[in-house]
Amino acid sequence: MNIILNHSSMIPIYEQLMEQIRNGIISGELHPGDPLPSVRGLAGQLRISALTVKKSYDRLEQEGFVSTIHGKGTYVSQSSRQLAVEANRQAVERDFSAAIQRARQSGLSDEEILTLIHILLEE
Amino acid sequence: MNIILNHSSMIPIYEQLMEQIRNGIISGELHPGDPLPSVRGLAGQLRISALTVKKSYDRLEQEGFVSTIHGKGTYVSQSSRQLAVEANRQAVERDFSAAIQRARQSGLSDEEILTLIHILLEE
Amino acid sequence: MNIILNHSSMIPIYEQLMEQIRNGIISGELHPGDPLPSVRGLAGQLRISALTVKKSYDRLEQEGFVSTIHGKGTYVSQSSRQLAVEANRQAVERDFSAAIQRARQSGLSDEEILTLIHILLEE
Amino acid sequence: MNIILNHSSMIPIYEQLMEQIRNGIISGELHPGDPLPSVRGLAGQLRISALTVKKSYDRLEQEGFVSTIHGKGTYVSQSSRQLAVEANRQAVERDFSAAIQRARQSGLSDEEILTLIHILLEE
DNA sequence: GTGGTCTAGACCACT
DNA sequence: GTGGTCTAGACCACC
Repeated sequence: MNIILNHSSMIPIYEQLMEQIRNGIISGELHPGDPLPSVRGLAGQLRISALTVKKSYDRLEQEGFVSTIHGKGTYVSQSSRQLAVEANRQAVERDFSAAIQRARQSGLSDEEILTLIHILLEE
Repeated sequence: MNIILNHSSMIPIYEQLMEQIRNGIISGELHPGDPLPSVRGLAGQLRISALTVKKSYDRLEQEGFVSTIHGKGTYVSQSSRQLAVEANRQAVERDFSAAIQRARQSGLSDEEILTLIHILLEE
Repeated sequence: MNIILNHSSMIPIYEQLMEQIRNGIISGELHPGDPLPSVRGLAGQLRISALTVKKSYDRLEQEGFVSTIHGKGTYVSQSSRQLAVEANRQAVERDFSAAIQRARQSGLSDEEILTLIHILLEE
Repeated sequence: MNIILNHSSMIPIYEQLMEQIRNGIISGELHPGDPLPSVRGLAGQLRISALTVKKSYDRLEQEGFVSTIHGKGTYVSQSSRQLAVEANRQAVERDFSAAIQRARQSGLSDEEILTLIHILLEE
């Protein structure tokens, strides 16, 4: 599982990490039962604080994607794929919804929005 | 010019203010030469700190949308509309671009994306 | 006496006015005994507040360049030319002194400063 | 990096701070990648408000000299030196240009200006 | 009246 | 610990 972080992005590192793990689950790269890298190991590899990795794992656990066994490690949950797909669908929908709202507020018509989308999809 | 702020949003108040003033310029509600409300006046009306309004005006000035005359007030710049339209076009494009990238990373096809957009536009 | 104000300059209007009147005295355009325009007349002509013109005249009087006779008007003082020349010499010296200090702080040598001056003088 | 502030100067504290940091970059005392002092730390050391330091850092970031990473700190940008040298060249040139214009308006000849510069440089 | 700066302190998010 | 935002209020300069 290859993880790439953008330190200058406005998106917090712990969110970037969460999203890439979720995407790994959706794409099938991570299966239910698979172990996640150890907190310290991943922190060392990514050159970030272990607390940041821990924060991501904690949130993923709260959301039901993984579960942590004290003293052993963190593992992908059984129901994770279904959850991940659903979470992603909502995130994507929310993003587009916000973008559409902004576009309309600035005076773009639905037709113009569709034209823009087509152009962007073809790039 | 009617301004609505969302105090519980994660978007800073000064950015919400900036965007609504920019939109006012784009929509033609604010013309070059028009005075903006006084810092203290607007702060009182919106029930926020004068410093927050000032921060918005300062950034808008740095971006070239308005210019301030000490002791007189803040005014919409001559070149503001052109700048605002362009800035907005970029922001909207950036938003859609990011949303499309995220949708693809989570496995959606272009066709599925277009279907989603159509649904969201009709809501 | 032709006065030109720059409203977008960082230099206060009352200072711009003062300097141009002082320069008028130095150049011989204004002689001792000559009347200055009335406060209200000049304010109307320049489209600025009468209080701003009054502030300039007041300061010029404090500095000895003009004297005001209540109910009559403001007149160029007898000793004004000598004062104006001296004030200007100090202002110019202060400006150059500050510019030199800044240039040195940023690492320019005296030689480089002189080269720059020569270039600027020839433009 | 030794910073000296003049609280009675007409130049705002945040501008004095900005200029001294820029000069630190030019002189090579601050290198790309170097961390700036923390906002609160520097504020405490200089006995000024943290907001004032923050304002300086914000503007330096907008101008491209530094970049801030949330929760980590503020760092000197890669392209900072080039920017700083150029910004400074412009500032020095602007200062001298304004001083020369003023000197000429008050009747000094180019020769007299050069004599004055030589005297000031030797002080 | 206007904007320009500064303060002291609060609360939150990120590492 | 770090930066990010916001507040309430002060004092000053300019119009």
